[in-house]
Amino acid sequence: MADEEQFELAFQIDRLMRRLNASVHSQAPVFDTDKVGPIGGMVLMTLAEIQPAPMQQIATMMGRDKAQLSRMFSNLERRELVIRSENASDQRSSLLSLTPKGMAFVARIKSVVGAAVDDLLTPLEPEERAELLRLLSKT
Amino acid sequence: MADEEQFELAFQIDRLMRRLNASVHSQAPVFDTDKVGPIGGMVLMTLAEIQPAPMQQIATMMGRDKAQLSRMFSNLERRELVIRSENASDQRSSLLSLTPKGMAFVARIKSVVGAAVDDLLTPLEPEERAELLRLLSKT
DNA sequence: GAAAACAAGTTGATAGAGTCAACTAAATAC
DNA sequence: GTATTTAGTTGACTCTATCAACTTGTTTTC
Repeated sequence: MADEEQFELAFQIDRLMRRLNASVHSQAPVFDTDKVGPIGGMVLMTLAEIQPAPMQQIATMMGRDKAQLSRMFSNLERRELVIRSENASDQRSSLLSLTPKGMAFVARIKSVVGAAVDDLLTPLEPEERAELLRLLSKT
Repeated sequence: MADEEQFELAFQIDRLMRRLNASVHSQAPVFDTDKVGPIGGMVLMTLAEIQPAPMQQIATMMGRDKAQLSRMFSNLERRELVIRSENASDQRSSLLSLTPKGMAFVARIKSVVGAAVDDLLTPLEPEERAELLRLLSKT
C-alpha cells in the first residue's frame, strides 16, 4: 500500500469519526441531559456490553488513557449513571456497572448513534456496511 | 442494520482512530519538531493534496470548524510551514500553500502515518485493505 | 444598482479530551 | 519476603472542539 493510500485511509477514518461526532453532538441537547459528552457516551455503551467490569478492561478495549477514564467514571458515578461494586478477585479495583438510569441513557444514545451511523452509511449497500464492519472489527 | 451493529461500527472507527493517533503520537518527538500536533499534521497532509486552497475548502473536506482551522493556520504560518497568497477570485480569503519547510514536514509525517496505518492493518489482506479504503471513501 | 442575504475568516470564551508523571495500594513473581 | 507489576487516582498542562459575535467581501434579488 502506497503512502498516499495510507494517508487517504487515515484521512477517511478521521473524517468519518468527525462527522459522526458532529451528528451526535448536534442532538446532544435532546438526549445528553446529564452532560456526559461524546466520549462518556461511548464509554457507557461499551460498559453496557461487558458489565460488570473493572476500569482497566474498558481502557484497554477503547484504547484510552486510564487517567481520563478514572475521572470520567467519577463523573458518571456522581451523576448516578454507574455504580462500583467490590471486585472479589482484585481488591485494587472495583467492578463498574450501569445503574437503571445509566441503562436508560444507553438506550437513548444508542438510538441516536444508530441513526447517525445509518445516515453516514447511506451511500453504502447493506452488504457493504456489513463488510465495512467486518473489516474494521478484524483490525 | 441493528442498533447493536451500528454502535459496534462507531466503536471500531473510534478505536481505530485512537490507535492511529497513539501510534503517531508516540513518534511525535522524532518528527514533530515544530509542535504541529496530530491535527496540524492531518491539515498539512490535506493541504498538500489540494494546494493552493482557501481555508474553507480544507475545513469542508476535513469536516472541521473554521475557527479551529483559522487559529491552526496562523500557527502554521508563524512556523513557516504554510504561506498565504492573494486569492484573486475572492478577496475575503487567501490561498494557502505549503512552504518548502512545510513540504518536508509532510514527507516526514506521511512516512510515519504510513507505517502506523500499515501496522494497524496487518490483520488485513491486501485486497481487504483496498476494500476498506474503497468503502470508507464511498461514505 | 442598492439593500438584503450570504459566505470567508478572525477572535473571545469556555468546555472537553489527551497525555504524562508521581503516587498509593494490592497482586504476582522470584 | 523482597522486588516487580498492575489498577486506579490525582495534578498539571496542552491540544481540541464548539459557539457566538464580529468584519469584510460576495452574491442575490427586486
